[in-house]
Amino acid sequence: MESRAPRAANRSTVLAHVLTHGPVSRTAIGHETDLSPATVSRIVEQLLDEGLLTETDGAPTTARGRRATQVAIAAGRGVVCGVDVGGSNVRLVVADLAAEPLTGRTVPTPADYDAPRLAQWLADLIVATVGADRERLDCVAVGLPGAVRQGDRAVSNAPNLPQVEDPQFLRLLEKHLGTAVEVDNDSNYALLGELRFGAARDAQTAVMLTIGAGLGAGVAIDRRLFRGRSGLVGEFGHLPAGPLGAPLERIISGSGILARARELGLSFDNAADVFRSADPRLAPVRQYVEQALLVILTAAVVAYEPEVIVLGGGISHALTPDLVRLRGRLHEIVPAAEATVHGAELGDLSGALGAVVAALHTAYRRLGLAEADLARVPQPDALAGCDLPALADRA
Amino acid sequence: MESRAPRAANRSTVLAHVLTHGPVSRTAIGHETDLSPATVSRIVEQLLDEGLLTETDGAPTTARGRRATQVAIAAGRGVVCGVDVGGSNVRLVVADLAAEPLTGRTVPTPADYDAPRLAQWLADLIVATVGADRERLDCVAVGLPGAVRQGDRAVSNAPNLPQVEDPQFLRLLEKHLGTAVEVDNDSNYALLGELRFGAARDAQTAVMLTIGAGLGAGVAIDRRLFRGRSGLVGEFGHLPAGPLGAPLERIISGSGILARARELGLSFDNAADVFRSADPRLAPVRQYVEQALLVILTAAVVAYEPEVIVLGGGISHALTPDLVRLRGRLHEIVPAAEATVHGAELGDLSGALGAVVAALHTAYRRLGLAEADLARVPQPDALAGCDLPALADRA
DNA sequence: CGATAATACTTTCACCCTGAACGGAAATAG
DNA sequence: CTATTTCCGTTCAGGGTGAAAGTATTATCG
Repeated sequence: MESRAPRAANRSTVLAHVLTHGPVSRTAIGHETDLSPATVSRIVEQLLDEGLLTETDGAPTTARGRRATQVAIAAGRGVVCGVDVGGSNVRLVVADLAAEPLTGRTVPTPADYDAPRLAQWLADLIVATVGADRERLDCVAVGLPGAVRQGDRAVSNAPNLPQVEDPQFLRLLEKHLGTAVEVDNDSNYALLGELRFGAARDAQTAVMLTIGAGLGAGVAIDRRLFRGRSGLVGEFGHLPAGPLGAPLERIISGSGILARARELGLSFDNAADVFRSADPRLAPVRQYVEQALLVILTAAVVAYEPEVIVLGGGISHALTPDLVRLRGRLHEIVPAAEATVHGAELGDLSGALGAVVAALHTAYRRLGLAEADLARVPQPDALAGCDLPALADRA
Repeated sequence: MESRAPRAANRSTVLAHVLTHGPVSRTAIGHETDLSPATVSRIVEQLLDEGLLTETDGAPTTARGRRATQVAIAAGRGVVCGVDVGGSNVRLVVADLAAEPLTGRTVPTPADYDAPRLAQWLADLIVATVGADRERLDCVAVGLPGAVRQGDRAVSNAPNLPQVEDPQFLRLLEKHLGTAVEVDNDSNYALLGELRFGAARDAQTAVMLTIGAGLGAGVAIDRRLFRGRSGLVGEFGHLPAGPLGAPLERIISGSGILARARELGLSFDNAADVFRSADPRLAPVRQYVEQALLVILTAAVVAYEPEVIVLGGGISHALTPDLVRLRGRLHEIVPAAEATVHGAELGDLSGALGAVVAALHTAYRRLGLAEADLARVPQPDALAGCDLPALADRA
């Protein structure tokens, strides 16, 4: 360990504290991080010099005595962009370094474009959305509807948007943007969003299941994403527990549900409608799906003992009325389970907001934040005063 | 971060290096840990003063120049005892601080004893096995055939030896021994053993499944045990994927297999015999078990993306001939899986040796080893020159 | 057998970082 | 205007580290 290590560690501690606790005085930082005032002062001075922090004199005169000068992250110093590329919609959110969303945008995915064209289109869209902040753009994170291997960023298992499996897509996207891009599974990002700002805000360990055209999953252990090497983690849809050893994903995904309804002579455009319909003939379908879902929930519970399981994706809305019963049955199967099953709080924006978090993490890492401190930033209430529906507006 | 932090960290680094790399010279330590020779010298001197290390002059004259003086852990400074309490046998292994086994013992479990009597019996057995080393006894770790919650050490789910669920058992055991005792699930310890010395020696992430009277599981991520709060992690036997939503454990455990054979009018004493028997009428039973096992293996693969899955427990021997086919079918189900399925290399001693590892970790922690360094100790080849069958001898 | 070279370890020293103590600055109370 | 309180910057001793110089030990060579 070099002599410079403690300095870097303390720097990271201070920076993380400012990022999580918003504007805060030097004294308060010292008090809450067990660092001596001298150390805090030195480090804050250095961070101010570097332009990472700014002094804000908004001190709400608590007691008598000298007024504390607060410091906060220099939010405008950079922006990040989180992108959620789905089979039907692309959602973008641009946020500053304080995780405050600046703009958002939702655009239908041009699913018929080939890989190069899609890359060009997406790059243009990102540039247009970031707008004048482009030169301050620190990082872009893109969630894709498929498995992403973190080693070589190979994308697989993306039946809903196969173009993104083409290695060209990422290469061209980065080329057009002129920046490196973070990539991950959209479910992982959705979990990251819910973990920071949504239903898993207070959970150490959480699982996200996105039930849409396919079945996706993300897992966080000790507030950090747990990705395997192949992006396979949590994909319990592969379990050969259906009839004749069929994978569960075939039962529980949108296409599976539609196929099952069609067997009964009922045709729907949208899998969620199968749940909304009151037709009694559909009861066995629903029951069938519910049993498969229970297997998957049980798998998630015994695999990770999560505190929260978040259900997201198109079909999850339709499942809301069944949540109570699901919880009950899950508890019957695994009485020791402490997991609660919730719907996604951020709705369709989980993915884009999670991508923002991932992008912020990269930006923060570049600013010198230690890996261990990343698990606590950005501050969970950054979205508090923020109009989420407005962000999702189609512009 | 206090000023003393780097010292402690470097101390831990040096100690860990000596523990993993056996007798080694100061220069080599410095070279391999990126610490300066001065720092290594200072720390080694301190460790020698404390009696934690000893100088061994066994330098095999490599080149000309001053002969390197090697240092090694003062192995005889303490001993630890690992105990694996099973439904039918209790296995003990006593080892020194260098993880060198000193004695071992296997004794039938007096399953009819009540909790207080069992505690007394076990304490006596441990004391008798440790013998003269008793005053140097650093730590005892006991693996139990049930779920152990790490918070309050509550034991549950131990149908094969229900006495151990009684809180008295642990309390009295510690009282009779006069030492605190580490407790955990026997599958967790078995995994720890295989992870250090056995089939998962080179794996970062591994899963252990013990198939015996019940179905147990242990999970390691990044070479560290992953335990939930309730000891539920990896227990995919709960999956309601059997007929009519029955839990898989009912199919795959010893009692389940016997019951299934009995339905066919065939009676066995031992579930493993069902697999050994050539009776063609048993084919459906085997197939049925294999399908359930496949679901569990798939769950383990997609849950953790392990590099290795180790099968242990009484029935696993009987499955050895099927391993190749199992691997093939698993690969069909999850092509991206990189997991290989292996039998336990340490055989019935996995659990006791894993308990030794757990006890050593506690001992090392007391010596000042940082949590991160624990994942690399003790040295994996500590058992190399060791006669395992002799350790398992009934004495 | 002594000189030399090579290697292992130790000592010295300059430097970095921290916490404790002190002192200046700013705001309120009287 | 002075006293008091609180916040913040500065000084200083202490502990810790790496680079470099110094010492010890061994093999090789003339």
